[in-house]
Amino acid sequence: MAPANLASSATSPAHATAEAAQRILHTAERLFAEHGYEGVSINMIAEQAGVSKGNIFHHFSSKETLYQTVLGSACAEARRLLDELVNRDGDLAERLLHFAAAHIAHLERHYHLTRLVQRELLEGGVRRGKELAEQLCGENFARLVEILRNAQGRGELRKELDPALIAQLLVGSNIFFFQARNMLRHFPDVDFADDPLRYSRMVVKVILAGIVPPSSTQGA
Amino acid sequence: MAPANLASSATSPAHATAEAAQRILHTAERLFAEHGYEGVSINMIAEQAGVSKGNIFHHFSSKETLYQTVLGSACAEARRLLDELVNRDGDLAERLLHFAAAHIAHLERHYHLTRLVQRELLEGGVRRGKELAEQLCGENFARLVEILRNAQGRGELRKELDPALIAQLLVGSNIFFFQARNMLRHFPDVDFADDPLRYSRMVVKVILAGIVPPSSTQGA
DNA sequence: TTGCAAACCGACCATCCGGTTTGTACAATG
DNA sequence: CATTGTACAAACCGGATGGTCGGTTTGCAA
Repeated sequence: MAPANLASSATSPAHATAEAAQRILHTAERLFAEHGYEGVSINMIAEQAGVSKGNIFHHFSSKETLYQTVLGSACAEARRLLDELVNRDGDLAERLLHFAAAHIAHLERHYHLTRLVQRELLEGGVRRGKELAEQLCGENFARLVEILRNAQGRGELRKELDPALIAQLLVGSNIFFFQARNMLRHFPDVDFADDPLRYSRMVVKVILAGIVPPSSTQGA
Repeated sequence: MAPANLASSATSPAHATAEAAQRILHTAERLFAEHGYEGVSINMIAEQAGVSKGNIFHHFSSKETLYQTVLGSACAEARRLLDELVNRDGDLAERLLHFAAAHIAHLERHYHLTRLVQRELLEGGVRRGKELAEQLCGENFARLVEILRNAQGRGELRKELDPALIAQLLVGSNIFFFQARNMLRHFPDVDFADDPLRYSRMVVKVILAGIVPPSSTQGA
């Protein structure tokens, strides 16, 4: 109903046409993240985006195409945002603490995307977005592994540990935090459910004290 | 079509009537775990369970009720199976290694239930099963936290660490393993995707070496 | 044998699904 | 002015959905 005050104004009428498409994309991203592919109908998207159903099919050839577009644009944004995470210097402890903090902050800020990717991992089914997610995660995972391997070469990480496993532990503990967050809130023993940064820092500290060989400088 | 050779035999004819309901339940559990609530139709369940659609509504008043029943019975089974996990003695390292190994083995053996619970965590939505999952997880989580707290009292776990956080790290790393498993398989750096036990043992070792205070006996 | 309730089936219903078609408002182009 | 192309809405389509119903079979008790 409301004409939606997005980035376009009256100055560039050509862009105004794409505005509806943007609104559809944003609405679809939110709904798909919340209810999954099968749990969202075109009617639902049309209603909440304030456009007609036919208009959705005018901009996107099918529901599947719309979903792919959502996933693609979300992944593109994530890739952009994650680029800066890895380029840091300092010792291993500093770098990992920085990475984990930035990573978990990113997950929280873009929780629609986070949920979308988690869904793709779970389903793993016929929908092709799986490979998008794999590609997205794979890039950053490989970069993280490289950092760890380099650290291992410099003696900052125990020789007998698998860098990939440490990377999985780091990333996984962050991702799982958001998966379990709503549940953790109800557990009387848990008081970190509302402070992802603190959680992430503590996890890295735990991992670090195990990773850093006893001969090293014992950061924490 | 096949009359399904479940626990009931000709000795107790009264049970034979419930056999179809059991078959419906099992089929529904598998399908819901694989495709989610919205991704499964009553027709699909009826077809694969070898009963008529009407018969499903004869045994379960609605699709929602069927889903709830599936979740409830699955959780009951999980609770039964997890009971033995915690009652162990030995030092902290032994107990955690045992717990993590048994836990991840359990997750793999009952991956239908695992996926069902992961789904509930993700959706968190209107469906009530969320609280079932929370209750199920909560019990075992609390027991694990207690073990850690006791170990902390005996000086086996650093004083400044939050037992709940360690518990979350232990459980989460196992659960996340299965979530990321299919993706990890495609990562060239990863070679533990097909060996959950080895993965779990390595994770616990990493965590332990950080958990055990330097004054202690340095298990690994 | 009869009576009766539970188990079961298959046709049926209203509704909603993804997708298509039709028609209109409008801006740009000649 | 006529034409063309695009953005859009609304009515519409066949098919699938969750759910209902009437009727038939089955098993047990009187």
